Amino acid sequence: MEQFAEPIFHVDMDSFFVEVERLDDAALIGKPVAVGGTGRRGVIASASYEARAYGVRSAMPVGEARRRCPDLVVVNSAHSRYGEISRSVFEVMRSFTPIVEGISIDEAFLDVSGLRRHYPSVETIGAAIRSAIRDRVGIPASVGIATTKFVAKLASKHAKPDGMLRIPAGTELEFLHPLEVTEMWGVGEATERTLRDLGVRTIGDLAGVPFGLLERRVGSAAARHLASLARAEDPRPVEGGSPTRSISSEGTFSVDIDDRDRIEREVLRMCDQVAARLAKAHVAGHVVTLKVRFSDFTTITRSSRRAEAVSHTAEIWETAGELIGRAGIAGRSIRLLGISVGDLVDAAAVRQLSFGHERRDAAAEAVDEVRERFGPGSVIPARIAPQPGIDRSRRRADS
DNA sequence: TCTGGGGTCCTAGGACCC
DNA sequence: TCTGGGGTCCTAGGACCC
Repeated sequence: MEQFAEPIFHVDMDSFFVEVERLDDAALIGKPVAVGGTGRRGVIASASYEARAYGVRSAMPVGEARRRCPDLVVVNSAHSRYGEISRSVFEVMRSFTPIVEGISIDEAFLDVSGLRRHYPSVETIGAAIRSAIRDRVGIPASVGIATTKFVAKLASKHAKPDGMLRIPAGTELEFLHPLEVTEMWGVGEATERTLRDLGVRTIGDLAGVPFGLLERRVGSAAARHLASLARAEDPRPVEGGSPTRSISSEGTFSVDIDDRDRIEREVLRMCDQVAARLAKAHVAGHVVTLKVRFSDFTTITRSSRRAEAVSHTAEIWETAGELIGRAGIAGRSIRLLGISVGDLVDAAAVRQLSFGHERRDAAAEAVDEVRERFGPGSVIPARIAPQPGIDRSRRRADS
């Protein structure tokens, strides 16, 4: 049977967090709105198109955003709600095709080859997906349609907001080559600088750079990636999402901290949060990493591989404590701390392999169970729990 | 303006082994 | 005796994405 020439879709929600907030508060519609951190050190996570008109961008400090757009409404981000709406959007997409590859909370690749018999063209499928998301979830989505993932993703970007763009098979280079190289996946600030030194501004320029030269400047993997994409060569199929590789928790303090006890309590709290999420995902991990950002923004990591995978608060904390000792933090002001557990493996497999940990596991499993029923905050380590009668005011100021 | 939080992947150097 | 070559694992840092 004849196939679609452009079976790959990239579906991307338009300013997703803002649109979710507008679902819950219609007063935000039509206004310049941004979702982000509302604390002293907050940055913008998502900006409405009205706000973008003033130059407000994601990752921009909130102070700068307000300076550019004095009427900006900044809404504190509410992550559980975004996850909920995201799941609804993915359900809608899966009602069209089982081949859905989520690449973040608000975008996915779809392979619609199987819909050939049900729709006369890819455009009719794209229109149907867009209106289904609009009707059933209530938010706008843009769709890019192409022969490859890379071109489909760029097409959806150019379709925004609330649009659709198909790049017909055979016209990929016409579409790609005039575009700025910064639009490419994998070209950030550093690579842009390197490429500019080579006289490369557009994707077309990039396609003309000798491979050896490119490889010397950006490294072997990046060079292969860039060279193929600039020629619209991208054989990657749409497939099920890959398993999670790490789970982390980090936080920036509104005021830098340097007190050792406070530092340890914050890290313990993060170990506990990571443990709760590992349990929920039924995984454990071999590598524990501590991340420290000092007041001058220099950032270090210290990590340690454990022969046995860890998953419970006490196990993670045991390693994290050692890492704090190795991080050289004495006397330095810290703005951010983070804990991550990586090299994840299935938790059930770990339990079968490990003997002698039954008692600790039993206690930890009881904790997981209570958390499952009463919420993540229902059980917390004594050291980070509020202590009645002690120093309440300071603790409140800390949080 | 003063820089979030969740991730993924790559590179490079040193340890260690044969 | 004064120096090999390849492979793998671990760690740290950094670029990048949304």
